[in-house]
Amino acid sequence: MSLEKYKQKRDFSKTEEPVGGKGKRKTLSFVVQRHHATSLHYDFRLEMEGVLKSWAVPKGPSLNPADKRLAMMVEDHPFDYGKFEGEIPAGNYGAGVVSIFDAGTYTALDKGTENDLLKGLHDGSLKIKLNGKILKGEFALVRMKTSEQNAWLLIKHKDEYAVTKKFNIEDLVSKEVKKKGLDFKRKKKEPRKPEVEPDDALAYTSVKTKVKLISRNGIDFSSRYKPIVEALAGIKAEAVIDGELVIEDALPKFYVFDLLSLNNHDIRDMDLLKRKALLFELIKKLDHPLIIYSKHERADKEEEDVVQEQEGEEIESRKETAVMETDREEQYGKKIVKLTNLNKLYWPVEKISKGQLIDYYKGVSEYILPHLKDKPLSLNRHPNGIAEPSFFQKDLDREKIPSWIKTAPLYSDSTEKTIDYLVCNDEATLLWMVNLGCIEINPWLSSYKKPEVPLFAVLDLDPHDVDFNEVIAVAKTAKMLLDQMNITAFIKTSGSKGLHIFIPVSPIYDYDITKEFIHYVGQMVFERHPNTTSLERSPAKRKERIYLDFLQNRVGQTIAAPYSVRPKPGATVSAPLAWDELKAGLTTKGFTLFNMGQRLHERGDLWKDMHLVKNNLKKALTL
DNA sequence: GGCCTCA
DNA sequence: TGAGGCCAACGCGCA
DNA sequence: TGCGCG
Ligand SMILES: [Mn+2]
Ligand SMILES: [Mn+2]
Repeated sequence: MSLEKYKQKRDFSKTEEPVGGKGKRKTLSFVVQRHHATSLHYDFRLEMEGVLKSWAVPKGPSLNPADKRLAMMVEDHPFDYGKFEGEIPAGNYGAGVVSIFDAGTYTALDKGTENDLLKGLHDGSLKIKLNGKILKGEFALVRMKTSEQNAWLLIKHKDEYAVTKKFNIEDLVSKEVKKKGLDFKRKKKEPRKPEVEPDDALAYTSVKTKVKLISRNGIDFSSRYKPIVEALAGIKAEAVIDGELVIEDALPKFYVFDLLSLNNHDIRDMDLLKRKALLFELIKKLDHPLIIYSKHERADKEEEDVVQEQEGEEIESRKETAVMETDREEQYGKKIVKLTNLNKLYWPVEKISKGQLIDYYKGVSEYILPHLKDKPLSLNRHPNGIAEPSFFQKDLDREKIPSWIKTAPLYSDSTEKTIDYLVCNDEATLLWMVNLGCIEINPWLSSYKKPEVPLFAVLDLDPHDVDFNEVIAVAKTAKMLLDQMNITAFIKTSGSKGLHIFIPVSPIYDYDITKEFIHYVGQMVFERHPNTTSLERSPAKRKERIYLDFLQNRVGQTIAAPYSVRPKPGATVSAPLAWDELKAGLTTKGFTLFNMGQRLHERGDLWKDMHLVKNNLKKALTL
């Protein structure tokens, strides 16, 4: 390996890292640099052939032979890089702060020559003896037998320099060095804030959304205590942490003493000790100087707790976590569905778990599946529940999903590529997609076999701050008009705020026809409710009106399936209705994941005859 | 949620 | 190993 | 010529 890669990654007019430089012959040197970049790691470098063979060691080297430290081999660095310390400016490769942790000379074990070292490098096994200030004695670097070619392990041999105690390299780093790294990361963002009064606060962390810091009386401290918010962003879990904000040495600090929620599990009922054990784990993992775990309950003056192992608590807390992360497997013939994180709360307020969602879909699968048959699906995935952001997915990678999953390749003109849409024709697939975080099920209105031929025309009633009784009145008007045209239509709640009217049609139209038909029906409805409905697309022009959305009738558009749960408060369901249920008292909130089973039992499947009906729109228009 | 990439 | 990124996109009315 | 929309 030459230095080509090294030079290619850097712009030497912008970084002070060395361009080159050759090693001298006599002895070989090594250096370990602490590199506080996007993620803190240590770079382990050995001089060979006049350059520095380099490994990035995420957790840094250890003097404890029990530790196997992952070391990812990276490009060779010039010899002079071993002397480099300082800042790599933002925007450059490896931006952050570099400091030399240790340096010295090294030799190959068994009086090997440099050639032996090169052979060892090639063969994936290096045995060396370091002679540094901190790192002394024998080490082995062994290439892992994984598919990842660059993964090595750095292991201390047992010798007089080895330690048996837990070895944490960061304990050997001076405060000043650590601070420099943190300051660099912080610098770009925001200027220092003046000192403020200490205050109690709750911190809300999350996997994807911003950390929130709210005072006891509801004031948002997030901008006032930005460094704390940024520090807490390192907590890669949903958590509600109780603590106290103070200013010390002109630095804001957050002393934390209780954990109220973790991974969307409300744990306030849990033992205080267990909660504290979980909090301790969380804060230890975060390992941030501004966030300090406090053993005590609200104390006036907390003394900093040295991180110490409390074995009993450790085990306890792990057990607790294990209880919260249950997995299960379902088998349908040869199809095996892995269901994960079943106790995760998808509705944190209502405390409804992913497992309950999956159970609901199992219960209604025989009713929902006929409506999904052969329809391409757009996935709206909420892997962290309804309170966290979701993302959409259409294209599935056949390589990365079980082979029994059915997909339909459909060509997209706009992106000029083929998209493998999910098709859900059985319960196994339904549970598989729900497990991926699909709270709602969104099928097309046409089959993948004839994507341009809609099987339904849909009138979507979208109320914007309109009394639901008016929505009911509008739906009844639509029903009356459709009756006059001899059209058989079906109705359901959207599961959100509105109603969906579905008109199954003969498979002989294109979307322009169904769209224009619904547009026409919409216009007639509008004539009868000119003050409460609107056909305008611009939301500004339909304030406090019911939007008669006919534009849903287009290729690629989706609408929530009947019996689909919606990612909304209360775990509401899009519920098929009988037309005579359209009367005062009806609400969309009344149908939830909890009562649909009972309703199906009492009323049966109100949409079961949907596929027997094939309306003729042309005939209807002539009536 | 799961997979890939990068250090 | 561990963190971060990625995972959609129709076409039409309007400024 | 681009943005917003569901
Ligand atoms: Mn580095
Ligand atoms: Mn709607």
